[in-house]
Amino acid sequence: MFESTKLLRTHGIPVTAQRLAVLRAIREQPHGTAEAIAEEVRSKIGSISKQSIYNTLGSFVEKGLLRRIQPAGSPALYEGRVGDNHHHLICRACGKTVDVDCAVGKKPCLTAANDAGFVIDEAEVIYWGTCPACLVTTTK
Amino acid sequence: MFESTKLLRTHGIPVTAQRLAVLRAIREQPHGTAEAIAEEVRSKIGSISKQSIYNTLGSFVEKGLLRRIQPAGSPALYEGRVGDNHHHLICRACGKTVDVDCAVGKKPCLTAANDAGFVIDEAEVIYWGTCPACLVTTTK
DNA sequence: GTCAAGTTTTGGACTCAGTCCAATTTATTG
DNA sequence: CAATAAATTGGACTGAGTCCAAAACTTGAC
Repeated sequence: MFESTKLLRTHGIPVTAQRLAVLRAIREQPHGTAEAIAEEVRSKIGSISKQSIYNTLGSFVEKGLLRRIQPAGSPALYEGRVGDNHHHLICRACGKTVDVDCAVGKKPCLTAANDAGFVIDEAEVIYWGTCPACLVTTTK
Repeated sequence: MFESTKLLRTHGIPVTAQRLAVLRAIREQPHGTAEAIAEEVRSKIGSISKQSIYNTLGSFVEKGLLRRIQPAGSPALYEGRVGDNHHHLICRACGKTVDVDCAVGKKPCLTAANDAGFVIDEAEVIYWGTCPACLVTTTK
């Protein structure tokens, strides 16, 4: 039995061709949009509906199999690296997205200077900048 | 002459009723959406087109008069507090948004653990959680 | 104060990402 | 293998924002 099948079963998720293909697509696209993942899936199993893509990605995010990030000015991105507290670095010019570990150790990000009585459950950090490739073209 | 008029002039922005009203609306709505600001403006000057709202807010952001934040699952919010490096704390349940100062002093947020050769110009931090009011209703 | 030139504002069409819904197909359990 | 519950499909729809051309303004020069 394939790893992916086992993964779904252990999470109590019925195994379908679409879900397996989405899992596979995520492995090839570390930070793909729903549309990009749909394309990847179609290249493997022929077709998948928009709705199934969103259903699948949504339930995977709920079960903790995937993480969804929603950067300003971009559709949501999905990534398979979960369970750690890493953040993202995004190029303003080309959208290239890379993972970065938390700057200040393990999980200190969760402490805001003044929490206004909120119970904080996540600190989302996005570093914006310019990637090496775009630096070259813009300074020319 | 009004403060707002002076502010626009010093930034070389032609003064129009719409722009003055947007400036005024921002003062009343510390974290408003484009739509909320449009409503506020309409209550003051009668009407404003969608396009003008976006033009105005967009150019104000460019000139540094306003800051735009784009939290996941919400339309963009605009705020008048600019020039400092503060972050935001957002309630997942009701969307309430409050300002928080940078947790780690002045501007250390700009240092990622490993920058992959990027030139970073901004660290955007959003703390997600539940506000006091929503805590009460959900734990009941 | 008036005029010309260049911006803004308008409103309507349009795009993009994502959601909603009913009908059909599929996976799982007994 | 049948019954049931769940997933998939496709098409309509929504919300946020952009694009465009025409009309209305601000501004700076006279």
